[in-house]
Amino acid sequence: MRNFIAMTDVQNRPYHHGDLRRAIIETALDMLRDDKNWQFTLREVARRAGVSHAAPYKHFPDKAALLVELAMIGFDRLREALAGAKPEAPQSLLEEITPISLAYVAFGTDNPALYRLMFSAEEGRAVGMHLDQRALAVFDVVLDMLGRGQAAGTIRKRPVRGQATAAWALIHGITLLAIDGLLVPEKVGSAPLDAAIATLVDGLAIPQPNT
Amino acid sequence: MRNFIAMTDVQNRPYHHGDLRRAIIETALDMLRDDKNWQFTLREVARRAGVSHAAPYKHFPDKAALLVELAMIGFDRLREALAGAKPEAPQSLLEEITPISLAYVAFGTDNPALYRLMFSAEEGRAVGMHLDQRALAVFDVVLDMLGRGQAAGTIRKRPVRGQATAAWALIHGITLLAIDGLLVPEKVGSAPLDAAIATLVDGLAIPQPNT
DNA sequence: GATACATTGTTGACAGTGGTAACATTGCGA
DNA sequence: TCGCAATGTTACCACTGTCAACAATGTATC
Repeated sequence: MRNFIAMTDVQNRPYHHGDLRRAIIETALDMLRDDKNWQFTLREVARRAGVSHAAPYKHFPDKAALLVELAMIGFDRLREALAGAKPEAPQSLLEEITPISLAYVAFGTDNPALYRLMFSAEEGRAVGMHLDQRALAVFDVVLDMLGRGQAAGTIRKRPVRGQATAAWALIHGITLLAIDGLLVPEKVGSAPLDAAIATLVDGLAIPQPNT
Repeated sequence: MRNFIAMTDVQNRPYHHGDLRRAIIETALDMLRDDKNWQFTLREVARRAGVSHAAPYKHFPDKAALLVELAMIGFDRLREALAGAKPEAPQSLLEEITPISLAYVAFGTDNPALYRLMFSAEEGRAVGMHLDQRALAVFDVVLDMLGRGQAAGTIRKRPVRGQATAAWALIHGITLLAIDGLLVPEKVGSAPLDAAIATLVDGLAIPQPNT
């Protein structure tokens, strides 16, 4: 790779970029970060990368392929975000659910376009994505947490995949509602996120008689 | 309105359609029903309505305006679907939650493109939509159900809007997951929908000591 | 080192899209 | 009846994704 050469410099630039594939992905991620309002054109990516509009086709068969690539990176980052939110020494296992849930929602609201991308994926391509190991790893975080909770006797004895689905659905749903700006107080009250997580915890935890 | 004239008949057709606005909406709804894979072009609507590609602009300022109109119809239909699913004489109030939840998810999976439309709404336009009376009416169904449950002592005493948000988020989330085909058994188990609703009910209901 | 080939760029085209402007036709009220 | 507002049509614009043809470069082989 030719160091010390700004690839976006239109002047004296080598004919071959050298690392265009990575440059395209990073440029696209930048655009996803900026453009909240979800207009994402391949030509704009090429423009920002300082390259002709057809150049990306040498690295991705079509636009959807690039989007899938970006989405997979999103799953990696989401998994990292959840892992980083897991408390060191959780007092009660249930206390683990709240910070992880908040981290999930925060990831969505911090990266709205990327998060939406991870669940868009036209024509059933989403299925393949979500069965990929990198996406399953996110789900495994939830499965693991609930499984340990069942073993510890704090979480209801139910099929753990069903419980994980409930948690996933609720957090996914409220993340999207938050991204779309739909959690307005006059409709959902003053603390919708906390309330939703509280109800989720109540649905998962074995009720304590004294509380 | 000129009766007995098929407006899609290319031959002897009057210059003026007579009821193009309604025709456009119905054609668009048809397209939403057919096209699962979410390509919805204004020109295709015009084509199917047998009219030039610029004609719709005499009735809608732009494409987004038509989409909003369609989404509002979606909210009406969703409210009707939920109302129709409410049992006549519910034994326990909690038993009301399950059929209504199932009806909600069924509406989404039966009308995937329309349901997605109701939550797409580019650039914050969704907020206005969801604060419209026709959309709030859907939420009111949930609020009313939970409020009665609290009064009857079967549902936890918590801010009802927060509980409704939890229910909305979970059902909305699992509806989208179902629409996207993401509820594959190897990931979420064999009965993800029932499991999710069960966890929701547990989170809303006051736990019974004997169960 | 010269040469052939695969890689990776560029340009230019195509069809299709949302949207606007200019124009044509019609309905309807003064 | 006349004139205007409403509602159609056509022609155009900029833009998109995608492809084919061509140009420049890196690289393996003799």
